[in-house]
Amino acid sequence: MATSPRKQREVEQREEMLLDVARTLLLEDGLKGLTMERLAAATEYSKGTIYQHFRSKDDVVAGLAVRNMRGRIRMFERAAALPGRPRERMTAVGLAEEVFAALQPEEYQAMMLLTCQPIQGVAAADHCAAMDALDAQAKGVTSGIVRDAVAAGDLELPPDTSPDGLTLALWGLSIGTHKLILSHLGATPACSVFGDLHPSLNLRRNCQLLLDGYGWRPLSGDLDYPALESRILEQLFSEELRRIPASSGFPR
Amino acid sequence: MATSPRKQREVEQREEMLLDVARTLLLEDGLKGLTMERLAAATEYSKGTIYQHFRSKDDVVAGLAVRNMRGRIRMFERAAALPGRPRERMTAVGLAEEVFAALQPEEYQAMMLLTCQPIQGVAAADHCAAMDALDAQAKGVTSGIVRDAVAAGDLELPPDTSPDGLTLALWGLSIGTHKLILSHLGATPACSVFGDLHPSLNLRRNCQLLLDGYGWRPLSGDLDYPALESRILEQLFSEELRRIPASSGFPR
DNA sequence: GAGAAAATTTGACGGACCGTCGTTTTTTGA
DNA sequence: TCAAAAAACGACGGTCCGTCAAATTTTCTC
Repeated sequence: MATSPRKQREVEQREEMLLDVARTLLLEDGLKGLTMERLAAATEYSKGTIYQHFRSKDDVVAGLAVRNMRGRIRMFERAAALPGRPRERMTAVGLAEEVFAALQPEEYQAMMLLTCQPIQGVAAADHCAAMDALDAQAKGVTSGIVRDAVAAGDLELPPDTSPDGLTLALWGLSIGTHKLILSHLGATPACSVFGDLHPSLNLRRNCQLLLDGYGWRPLSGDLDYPALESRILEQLFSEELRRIPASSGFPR
Repeated sequence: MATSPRKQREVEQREEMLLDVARTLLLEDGLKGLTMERLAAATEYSKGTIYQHFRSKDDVVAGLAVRNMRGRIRMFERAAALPGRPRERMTAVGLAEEVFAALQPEEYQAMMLLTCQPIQGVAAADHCAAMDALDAQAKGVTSGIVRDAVAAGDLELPPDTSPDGLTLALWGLSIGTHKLILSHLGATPACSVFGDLHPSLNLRRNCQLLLDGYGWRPLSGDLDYPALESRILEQLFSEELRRIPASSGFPR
């Protein structure tokens, strides 16, 4: 008795719905608020049924992370497709990450949590594999832009450097800064790491200066990057911008 | 009936011991392996007694994080005290973070987990306050070096930039890169983010290029920073270097 | 040094949750 | 229409967290 295509579709749809509900539970009460019992009650399915979709609670969260990463990839690809010189496209990718993080801070944070090993091995193997693949895909997009820059003559990489080294730099800077931003979002006013400086704007500048350090043309001195950033935000992500919660402290 | 100073000391000693054991439990089996029951059994105290030191399991982990951060601060201060030009001292601080992360990867990762809000509010207020204070202290060290650089004429900050902006840049880059390194430590050989490039060495170069972007003298072109880094590691952190586990993939 | 009062330690207990598995219900194909 | 397969259910065993009244130890007083 083979599973019919219709049945197949139904299962997929339900999995999607389960993740939707899991997401709201996660956002409402944090990781501890997401309970298999609650998920069952909220979806009006039984626990047993849910365990046919996910092999553990961690696996549910892994599923959320995968879906989240898919969304990020789409924004990355949209940014990378921007017409213009490679450094402009890379700027767009950086903004994509920024918008993405601001759009759903809790989920972004959850993703951060999940990419710490502990989950690996507890979650279903295919979810882990999916996360790895998506990571690789995202890396591919940025490293591709770096290669384009080299090909276009805008950038000469230091002798013992690969395009991935630059990708690592930009990712590291972005992820780290967002981690700092997020971990101090709800903190006390005497928030320790940033005084009155605006972390998002600082991140943008720091990325540009890092690229300057690599000598990636056009340098910040030769192009008004803040203006370019505003333009990209408006043209590429205007719809997303409208959905960013005010509490996130996103500029403008 | 006031608590005698001796009693006071005993309590502190025990807390230290409890944390030691909690640490090994955490390293052995991860967050889920750290159980109040197990901690009680391993320390030969009862659960009730342990709950007089920590108000929850999360608070135990927060205690570990605080202790960890204290260790980091000490290394930072040692690095900042290096005689030399500000940028050399900043390089030393960067290496301090790197050595520190390599020295105890699991704990570093746990600290990362903890600085995501969820813990706040569950852990004792004084532990949270302590973490904030230590964060601020670390920031003070690095921002102080930036200010020294400006005072020495080695660095002109862009008009609308504070020393904290540069601190944010370096921290973000370090933390983010280490997060990437750690989350792919035990990953499959087809590890997605880095191919064969060495993340630690890349981080060092990226930090230097970022500082070049800021125009912090002496620029990488004018000073052999890789050589300086080796020298610092040997002179300042030789003892720690010996204790770094081989599995961490630390260079040399 | 005896004994009362305070402080500390203990582990049994209530409650929440995870993941399983035998039972019941629904679906499928003849 | 009916039997076999698949899916859904939810009661159950087990683990762990955090509490609390009782037991034990320490401290203070006479």
